[in-house]
Amino acid sequence: MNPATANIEEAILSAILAGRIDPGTRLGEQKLADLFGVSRTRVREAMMRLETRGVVQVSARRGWYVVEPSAEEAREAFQTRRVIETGLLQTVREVPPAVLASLKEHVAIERRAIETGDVHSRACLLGDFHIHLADALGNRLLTEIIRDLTARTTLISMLYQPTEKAEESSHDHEDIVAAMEAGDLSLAARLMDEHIGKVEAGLDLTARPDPLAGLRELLSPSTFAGNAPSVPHHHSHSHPHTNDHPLTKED
Amino acid sequence: MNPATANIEEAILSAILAGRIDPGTRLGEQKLADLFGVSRTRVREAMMRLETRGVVQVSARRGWYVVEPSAEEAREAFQTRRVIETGLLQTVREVPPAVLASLKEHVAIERRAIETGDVHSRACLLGDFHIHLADALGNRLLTEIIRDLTARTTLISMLYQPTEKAEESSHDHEDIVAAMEAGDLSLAARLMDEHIGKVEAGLDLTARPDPLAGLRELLSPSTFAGNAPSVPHHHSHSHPHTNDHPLTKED
DNA sequence: GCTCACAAACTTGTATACAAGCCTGTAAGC
DNA sequence: GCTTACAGGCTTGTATACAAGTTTGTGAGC
Repeated sequence: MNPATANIEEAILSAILAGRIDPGTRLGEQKLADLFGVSRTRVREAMMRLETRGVVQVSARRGWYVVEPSAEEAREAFQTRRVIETGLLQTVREVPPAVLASLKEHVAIERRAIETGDVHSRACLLGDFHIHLADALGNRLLTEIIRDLTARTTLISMLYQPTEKAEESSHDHEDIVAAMEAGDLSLAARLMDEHIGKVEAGLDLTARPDPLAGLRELLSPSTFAGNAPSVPHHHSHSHPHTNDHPLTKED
Repeated sequence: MNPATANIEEAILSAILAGRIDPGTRLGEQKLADLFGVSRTRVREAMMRLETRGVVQVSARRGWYVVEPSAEEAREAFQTRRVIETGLLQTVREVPPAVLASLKEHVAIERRAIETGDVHSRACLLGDFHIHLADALGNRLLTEIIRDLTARTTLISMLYQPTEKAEESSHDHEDIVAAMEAGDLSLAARLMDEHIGKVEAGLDLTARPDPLAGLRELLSPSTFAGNAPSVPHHHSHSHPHTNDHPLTKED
C-alpha cells in the first residue's frame, strides 16, 4: 500500500483510539489533503479504507464523518468484543511469563495515568490493554480486528458514556491478569466477559445519538425567548455535527 | 457506498467463497472495468476495499492479485477463526429453536450437495455453515468478520489442501448442531475447536505457496531435456501466477 | 416581520489524461 | 550459441478538471 495513504489512515485511527476525534466529526477531503500535504486522491483512498473498517462514513456530497454508532450498533460491537476476547482467553492454554510481565506493566502504566489524570492518554491506555492482549496471545490478524473494534467502542463511549469509570476498568484489567497468572484462563475469560459487560452497562443507550441532545439541555430551563443574539457556549463540550474544533484548523 | 462498487466487491468476494477464483488470480483493472461496465475508478475503489478486507493484494504497477496466504498467515487465519467461533458458542446461553431448525436444514443441504458432487457448491456450503452460524447467533458485525475470514480460509484450502474431506466436515457440522440442540454449548465449542483443528491439520503447509510447486512435479521424472517444444498441460490444474483462466476472458 | 425562492459557494463524485514502472520480446555484441 | 542491453507495449499510480448535489446566505414578495 502507499505509505502516505497508510499514514493518513493510521493517524486518524489512532486519533480516534486516543479519544482525540469526536464521533460525528466532519473530515473534509481538501482539508485533510492540505493537512497531510497530499492530493485529494490519497485522502479518498484512506477514507474508503477507513470506511470498510467501520470508523468513518460518507454522506453523499456532504463529506466524510467519523461514525456515530447507533444503540443497536453499540450492542453489536460489545457483543462482538465479548465473543472474541473471551474466546481468545479460553483458547489459549498457557500464558508465557513474558506476556504476563508486559501485561502487568501495562496495568501499572494505566494506574499511573489515572493518577496524573490526562483523560486522553487514560482512555487510550484502557483500550490499549485489550489490543495488547490480542497481540500477545493472538496474532496480527486478531489484533487488527480488535483494534478496529476498540476504535468503535471508544467512539461509542464518547457518545453514550455519562460517567467515566477509568479506575474500575483498570481494576478489572488487574484482576484479569491475576487470573491469567494463576493459570485460570476460564476465570480470566469470565472476568473479561463481566468487564466488557460492565462497560456496556455503564452506557446510556437511550439518549445520545441525536445531534440535538446537547440542545435540549439548553432549552429545558426555558430561558430562551429568541432575544439572545449569541448562543451561550460556556459549556463547550463539543457536540456531534456542531463541533467547532475539527481535526483540521479552520482558516 | 456506491452500489456499483459494492457489486464488484460482493461479486468477487462471493466468487472467492464459492471457490470460483483461485488464489493468485490476477484481477486487471481494465478487464474488470469492461466486465462490469464501469470505469477503472470504481474498480480501484472496490479493489482497495477488498484489500483492507484481506482478500486481494496489489503488486505495484503489476496488478491486483487474489491473496495467496503464506503458511504463517494460514495459521493466523485458523487461530482467529477458532477464537471467534468457539467464543461465539460459549458466549451464547441458549439456542432458539428457529436457529436450530435452520442450521439443521443447512446441514441437510450440505449432505445433498456432497452426494450430487458439485465441488463448487460443496465448498461454498461448507463455508456457509459457519457464516450462517455467526449470523444466527451473533450479529451483522460478527458475520462480516467471519465472512472475510472464511474467504481467507477458503483460499488457504485451495492452496494447501491436498485432499478434500467434505463428508467429514459435514459430519462435524452435524455433531456441532446436535450438541447445540442438547443444550451443551461447551461441547459444541469443543467440537468446533476440533473441527477447525481438523481442517487445519488436513493442510500441507510445507509446499504450496511458491508458484513453482506445480513445476517441480514435472521436473522430477527427469523426462525433461529442453527438446520439448510445448509444455505439456495434461494436468490442467491451474497454478498461481500462471493461471490461464482468470475471471475475465482473454480477448 | 416572516416565509419562500433562488443563487452562489463549497464539497464530493467520476472520468480521463498523462506519468511512471514492469514485463517481454528482440537484436546486437561477445 | 549465449548473454545482455534496449525498446515497445501494457498496467497501474496520481493528479486534475469538470459534473452533480448540498448547504447557506440573500433578497423579493406577502
